[in-house]
Order: sequence, then C-alpha cells, then structure tokens
Amino acid sequence: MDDPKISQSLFGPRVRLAPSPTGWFHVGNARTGLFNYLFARKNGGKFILRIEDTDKERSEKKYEKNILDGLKWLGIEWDEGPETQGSFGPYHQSERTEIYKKYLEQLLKEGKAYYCFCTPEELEAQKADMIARGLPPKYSEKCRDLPESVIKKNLAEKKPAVIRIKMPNKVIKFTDLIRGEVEFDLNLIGDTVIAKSLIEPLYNFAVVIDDYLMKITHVIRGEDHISNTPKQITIQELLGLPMPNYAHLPMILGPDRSKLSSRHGAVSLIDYQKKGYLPEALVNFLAFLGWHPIGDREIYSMEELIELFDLGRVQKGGAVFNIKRLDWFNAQHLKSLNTDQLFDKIGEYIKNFYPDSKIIEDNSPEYIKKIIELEAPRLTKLSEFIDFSDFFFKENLVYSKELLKWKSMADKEIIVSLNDCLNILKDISEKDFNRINIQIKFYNFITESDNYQKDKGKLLWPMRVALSGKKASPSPFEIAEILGKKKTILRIEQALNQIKT
RNA sequence: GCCCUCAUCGUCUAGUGGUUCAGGACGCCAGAUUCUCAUUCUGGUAACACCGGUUCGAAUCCGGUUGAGGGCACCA
Repeated sequence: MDDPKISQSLFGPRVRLAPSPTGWFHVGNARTGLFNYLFARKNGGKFILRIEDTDKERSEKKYEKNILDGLKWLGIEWDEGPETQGSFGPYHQSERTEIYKKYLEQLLKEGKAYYCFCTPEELEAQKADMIARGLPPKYSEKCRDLPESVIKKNLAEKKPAVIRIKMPNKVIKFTDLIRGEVEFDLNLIGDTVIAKSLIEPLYNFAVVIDDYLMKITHVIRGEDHISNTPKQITIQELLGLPMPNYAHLPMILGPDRSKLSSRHGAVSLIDYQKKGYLPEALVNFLAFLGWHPIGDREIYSMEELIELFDLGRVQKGGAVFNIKRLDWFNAQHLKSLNTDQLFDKIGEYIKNFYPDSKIIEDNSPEYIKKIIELEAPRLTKLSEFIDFSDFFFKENLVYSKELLKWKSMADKEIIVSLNDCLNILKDISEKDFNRINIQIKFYNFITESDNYQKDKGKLLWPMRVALSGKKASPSPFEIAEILGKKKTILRIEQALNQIKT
C-alpha cells in the first residue's frame, strides 16, 4: 500500500469527475466537471474521468457518449479516463467488479459487513413505520448477527441477499474545503447496503475503492452528495484507507429555486450548442455560477479562469441558472471574435445543425463575411445569424405590404418615396455603389426636401423594408452595398409592384 | 417526520468589525446616437430575512426564529 503522502507529491492533486451515464449530461454536471478541471489545472494536478455505471439497468452507452462529447465541446480535457492511456484503468466501474469483489470479501471475512436477507417489502414497511413515529428511517439491523449456519443455508438456497456494512455508533467529522467542519451522527444512518451481491457493488462502495486505487486526493462534487460523505468515510475507515479532501459545490437551481432538472427546460449541454451558444461563453458563465474571482471583471477565457481559480472563493448557497445572463456572456464572447473567426464558427454551426442549408456552398466567403460584419453587433447566439440575414440569400422576399408603411403614410406617398429612392440609386455608378456614397446621396436629397427633412423615415423606412422584408434590420445603405446596384433596384421595383396590387 | 446545508438588489455576486445610508454585473426603466433593430455611451431602479446578544462600533461574530435547498434507495 502506497503512502498517500508520497502519491500526493508524485502526482499533485488528483481530482475526479465521476458522472453516471444514466441521463443527458447537463449543465450541473458540466459545472462540476469544469470546477474539477480548473482546480486540477491550477494546482498542476491530474483530472481523472471515471464513468460510474455500476447500475447496469440505467446506464446507457449513448448517455456516456453524451458526457464525453459535452466535455470535449467545452474544452475540458481529462488526463485519464475513457479514450486515454493510463495506469489506473479501467475507467468504467462496470469493468472493475473483480476489484470491488476483493474488498467486499475482505469486509465480509473481517465481520465488518454482512449478508442481509430482508425483503424489500419488509424494509419498506419498517421505514414507513419509523417515519410515522417521527424517527429517522433506519435499517433494523435484523440480519446483523445471523449465525454462520443460517447465512450459509440461505446463500445455498439462493435466497435474495444484499451486503450491508456495520455502521459504528459514532459521529463522523470531516472538513469540507468549501463549507468547513461538517458533522454527521452515524446513529441516524444505520447499516447501509454497499452491494447487491459480490459482483454488484453499489455507488457508495465503488467510489471509495476507486478513489483509493486512483489515488484521488480531492473529491469535488455537488452538494447533493454531502450526505453520502459520512457513509463513504465509514467505508474508508473500515478498510483502513486514507480519506481524500472533500469539497461540495452549491447546487445549480432553476428559476423556482429547486435543483435544476429536465423540467426546467434544456438541460443537455448539446442543447446549448444547438441553440448557438459558444463553449467559451458557457464555460465563463458556469464558472461564475457559485464562484467569483477578485475584482469586477467578468469576461475570462478558460486559461485565465484556471489562473484565477480558488476553491476558497466558491459560494455556499445555491445559484439560480439565469439564461439572460448566459445570453449576455455569449454576446460578449461573440463580440470578441473577428470576422474570420465568426465566419468559421457560423459555418461550422450551420454544417452541424442545418445540414440542408446551402448558404455556405452557394455564396462566396467574401459575400458571407460582409454580411457577418454587418450582423455581428446584433448577434446574441450563432443561431440568430440565419434568421437575421436570410434576406441576403433569397431571390424573392415575402412580406406584407403594410410593413412598407412608415407611421401613417398613404400608399401614394410610399410609391413616391420608393420612386425617389430608385432615382437616387440609379444615379450612382456601379463603381461608387458603397454605403458611404449611397448615404451621402440620400442625405443630400433629404436636405433638399422639406418633407423628408422633417421625417427621414418617410424615405428610409420603405426603402429598408423593400430591401430586407423585415421590420428590424441593418441600415438600408449597408444592405444596398452588399446586395449591389442591380439587386437593390430590383427589390425596390418589386416593392412598388407589391404596393400597387 | 428526521438529518445536513445555506441565507446581501428580481438574478449572479463584492464585502471576512469601522474608509459602505453596502460596490460590480445581468435584467428592467429613462436619455443620447438613430428610419427600424442592435451596438455604443450616460443616468436611474433595487438588497444586508427577522429577533436578540457581544462590541465604543456589526451585512460582517454568537444564539434563536423564519425561510429556502439537498439528503434520508437493493440510483448515482
């Protein structure tokens, strides 16, 4: 058995993320993973990814892939785990049953654990009774001291059995790196089931063995695990294993302040990718959910977060997941991208989620980049690019003619206005057809007209709608430049036709 | 019911006994720029759950109350 102090100096802190593939990898797990990762990187340690799939019924491969994909997408890399080489594998608990079996047998042999033959119905009735009497629900310890002969006989008869540990009567104390001293009275817990059989260990048992064998020094997990900690410490004590450091992160809550779950809407990380969020924005946002560095700055890259991360500054109370704030983080990270970077991101996004779209194939990169440049300040999510800029890629726009009307303009006025636009535009040469020139020509025209001078909207609104088909868009001059003279004129003529019919 | 944990603006948070009638950010509202939307800029809104105690002095320390969350599996 290695001295834990030696292993620590050899490896630095070793943290582990131990998700179970029983559901989609959601933001709560992602944040736990992120904090583990930040802590390990900050302190020069190792980050181990272990798949907790002791429950064969509920664990599925597709969920496991979802976990791996989500982590990769966020840029969280594990030093050891699935898909990597390492000396502490296998990294699936389902492949470690032989290892657990050894420890289970040891506990049984030493009389620290025992077979229990009580039926689930029996247990259920006991529990209900204890709650009714205002007592903490606790196993009766009926099978604790069964004679050897009875155990042998029951086992031989293949009577259903589970393995329980003998919980000592004492108070377990441990120091949580975030919360400080935490105490639990084991009297209230009772003899916990640690395995369904020698080859079917349960979570609380398996993690203890794994944390030990993988030389884990820091266990950073959600607060929902805090009440599992005394059970795990007891198992460590029974086996004579060292205790790692524990840190329990505050919960991520939904708007109703209950634990974030699927009923709060999108929870899978991949859903956020689909919605057009940037991984770096999600990382930034998640890092700030329950943690805050010194100072007022809010936008950070992963590298900077690693540099700044400090478990001591983790919040104790739960944090509500606020999508508006995520949107802001996303917009900020989007703004830090230049046009080429945005072009790549948008291209990739369309390829992934709109495989039928031909926008990228059918247009030159230069054309798309011009549009991106124009729409960039309006973008909160990548997905919005498609909605905002569709009119650049369509031959014919569909909009109601009512939209062409600025305030209370009559149809006649709109026709006059659009014809004025046409005349100005036709006067500009192909070569000079850029936003600056167009704007100068229009503003000159407006200065000469009392009607338009009073309200520029009478001239510019119908034009902009004719070009975009939208009530909200970039300025008509900018659109005109990108569309080019021919298309610009065509669209205004189309608007005229529409209003006349 | 029992156990554990937590408690500053609507939300994320700064604050570890005095320089804070509490700072930043999101949101919201108003204004400037503007044909629209967005960006940008300026301003505003809004909090120490409550009650006691310790102290010259408390958001900060202690006790209680209340509230919230989590756990109480042959799930993880």
